[in-house]
Amino acid sequence: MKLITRNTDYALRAICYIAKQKRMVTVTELVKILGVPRPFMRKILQQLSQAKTLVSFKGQAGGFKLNKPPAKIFITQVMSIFQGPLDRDSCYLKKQLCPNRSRCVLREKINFIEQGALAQLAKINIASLIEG
Amino acid sequence: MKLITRNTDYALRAICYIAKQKRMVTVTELVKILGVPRPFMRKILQQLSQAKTLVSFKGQAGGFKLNKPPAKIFITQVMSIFQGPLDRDSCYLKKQLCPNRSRCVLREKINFIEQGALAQLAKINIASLIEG
DNA sequence: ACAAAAGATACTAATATGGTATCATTACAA
DNA sequence: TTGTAATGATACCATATTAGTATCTTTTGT
Repeated sequence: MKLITRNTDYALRAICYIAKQKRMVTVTELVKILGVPRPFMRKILQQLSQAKTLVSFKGQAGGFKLNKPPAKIFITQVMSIFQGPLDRDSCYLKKQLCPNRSRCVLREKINFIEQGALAQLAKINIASLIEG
Repeated sequence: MKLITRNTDYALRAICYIAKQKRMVTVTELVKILGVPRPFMRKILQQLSQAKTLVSFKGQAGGFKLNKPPAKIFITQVMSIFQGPLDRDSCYLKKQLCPNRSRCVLREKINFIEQGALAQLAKINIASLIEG
């Protein structure tokens, strides 16, 4: 069972690194630190800046910085960038008209647990990951 | 974010139906009830009987029955049949020697939440799904 | 013997995820 | 003003997982 995907994982680690540096960081630097293939790292960083989590600067001496303080970046935000909306309903028989969708006990219980996990994830911010 | 997969979902619904009937049930019957393609349903049931969750009877008047009382079938058991081992470690940089695996705060927090969700799932049995 | 059931197994299709390649744009600096 | 080092955008390919199909064999009651 995996709550976060590999993309998300890389993204979070990149963000943490940038947060620690407190300065502009280039792809080249991140690639060295994380050992991720360069084009892949670039794609991830681009997605992060499109999502306004990072800001990018082109040209020589360019790179990436955080767009918000680490305490305001939560890992659910990053997850939803790479894994799509997180809170979608988890009924797999929807397409074929699930017999009793409104009072399906299974669905109800699973959703409850999912929402619980999500709520916990929503509390974790980057600041809490880099302290200490 | 999906905790259970489609296979698992079908399997659980099939088990619930069989549990309610308290008698032998054929694939044909389940296919009608759940609207799942027949060969797919068969495969799922076969996996369930290989895993000793169901018992199967060949020949005319054959079919499937539960192998244990509904209170002793937990949804994590079914999940692991279709989704593999659930409690594997969720570090995605393992392959490339994650810099500080032993004290990675991210991994620690995610694992904690995953284990929590898993513990909740492990409490849900078929009996609790079919009552009422 | 026949028909109706499951067993076994191999294959195909669809989707999600992970990863690559390439060209365009920007901006600093010699 | 031109070269170089950075990101932007986009399209593509590879792999793994999940979902679904097809086919043949075995068993068993009638």
